Amino acid sequence: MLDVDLIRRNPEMIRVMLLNRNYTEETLDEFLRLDEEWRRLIDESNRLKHQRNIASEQIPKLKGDEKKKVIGEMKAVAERIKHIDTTVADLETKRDEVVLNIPNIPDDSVPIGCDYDGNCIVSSSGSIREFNFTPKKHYEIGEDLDIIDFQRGAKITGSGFYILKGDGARLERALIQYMLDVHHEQGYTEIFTPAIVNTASVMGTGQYPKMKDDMYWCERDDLWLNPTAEVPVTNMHKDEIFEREQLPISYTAYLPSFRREAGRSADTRGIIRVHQFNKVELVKFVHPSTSYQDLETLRSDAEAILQGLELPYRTMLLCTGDMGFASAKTYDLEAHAPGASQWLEVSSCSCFTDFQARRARVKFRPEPHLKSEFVHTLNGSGLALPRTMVAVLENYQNKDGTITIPAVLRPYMKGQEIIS
RNA sequence: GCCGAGGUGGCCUAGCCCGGUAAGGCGCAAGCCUGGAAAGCUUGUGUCCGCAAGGACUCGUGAGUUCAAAUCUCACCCUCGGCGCCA
Repeated sequence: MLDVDLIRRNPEMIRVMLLNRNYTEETLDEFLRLDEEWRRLIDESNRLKHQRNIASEQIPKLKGDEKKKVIGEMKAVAERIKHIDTTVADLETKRDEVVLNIPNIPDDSVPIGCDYDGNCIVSSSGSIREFNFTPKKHYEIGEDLDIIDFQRGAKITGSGFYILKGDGARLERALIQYMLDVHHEQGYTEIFTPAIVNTASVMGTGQYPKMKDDMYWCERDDLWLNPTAEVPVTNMHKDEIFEREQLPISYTAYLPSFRREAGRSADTRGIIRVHQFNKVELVKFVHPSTSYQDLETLRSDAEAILQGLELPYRTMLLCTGDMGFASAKTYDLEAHAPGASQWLEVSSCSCFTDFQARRARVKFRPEPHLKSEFVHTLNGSGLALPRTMVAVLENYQNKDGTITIPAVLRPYMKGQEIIS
């Protein structure tokens, strides 16, 4: 959520930002209108309450008719206050709803563009693997080796769910453990959180209300299946105030993520876009003065996994039109999958500035006596499992249909070198 | 799920029965004092409206009663203890 004061003072800057991000200006105008009316009424309400407070001090001292007279007057004032406050609350709800739908302001270093094509390649690493045979696609490999079962996944739950079996399941577990161990070495504290969260949490990180149709919701308990570990991990510190020396805080968490992918056509066969997937996440709470440096560190910490796995990848700086709602700057890491000859987004690393912190009220005290300020939050995948699995399977496939297990994963698979 | 106790400012605690608009302590900071420090004293310490003066709000959340609610009523949430159920 943006600072409402910032919107009031710089409406034209916000207008330009909305257009750069492919959002309409309507929300801004709606905000300005509601806010002005809200401020007018809150002021009137405050004046009446002041009047009432003065009378309340007097009443116990008064007697007889005079007392009755003042009480009578206050009765009318009380009714007026009640009436105005109802309108104020109503305006406030509407206004907050509008503000919650205004995206974060991109950093100056973010290129302006309207979609994927506007993104910039920042760097690339490794070279695309070439084969002396026709490489298979990951779902062909998965079925041929009997390590991924789509049919039975659909049977027990529905389409978009899959089962990992045998060495497939073991490879997944090895990847998770490898990632967590690397991040542990990089100084992240490992966290394991609930996978189901309340509305305040999805509001805190910005998925609610904008993305609510993309999340699974448990109606009876009004709880949500987390769409990313970013939600529980960031909201851990909701309504908290850190001391300056506690920052930065770095967490890594392994957790399944759930996405309804509402309205998307199932154009991707296999496990590239599924409803439930594992992900190792990186989350940081940092001082505002260092957040963009911290984004570079976060990104390289995520890249270390791809380097360790020796997968070719490239790093993209997203443009204004392609960035997520809450982000001020985002890098995507794309691993190359030679089977389908495509770049797969395996990680998205973002700096959210104070956007999430303001929603979730995560603050720090710059100096012991000074007023608390919002921290900056960052997060990135380190990495998303299914797509990493796709990249591993397609890059490490052999002519005979077997898979060579990446060297860094072998210790997690009892030294096994081949999946056959 | 049931019974009991509780939720008060950055932290700890009083007030609640009996309604009059949050007392005290700790921490932290500034000022006074001092050669310097400690102690002591004074002030400050959250959110919102306002250029400011000033004002409003804040006692887990929401509603209700009342001129007036931390205090009374109702519903809900969370924490702790006991019982029940359970991998």
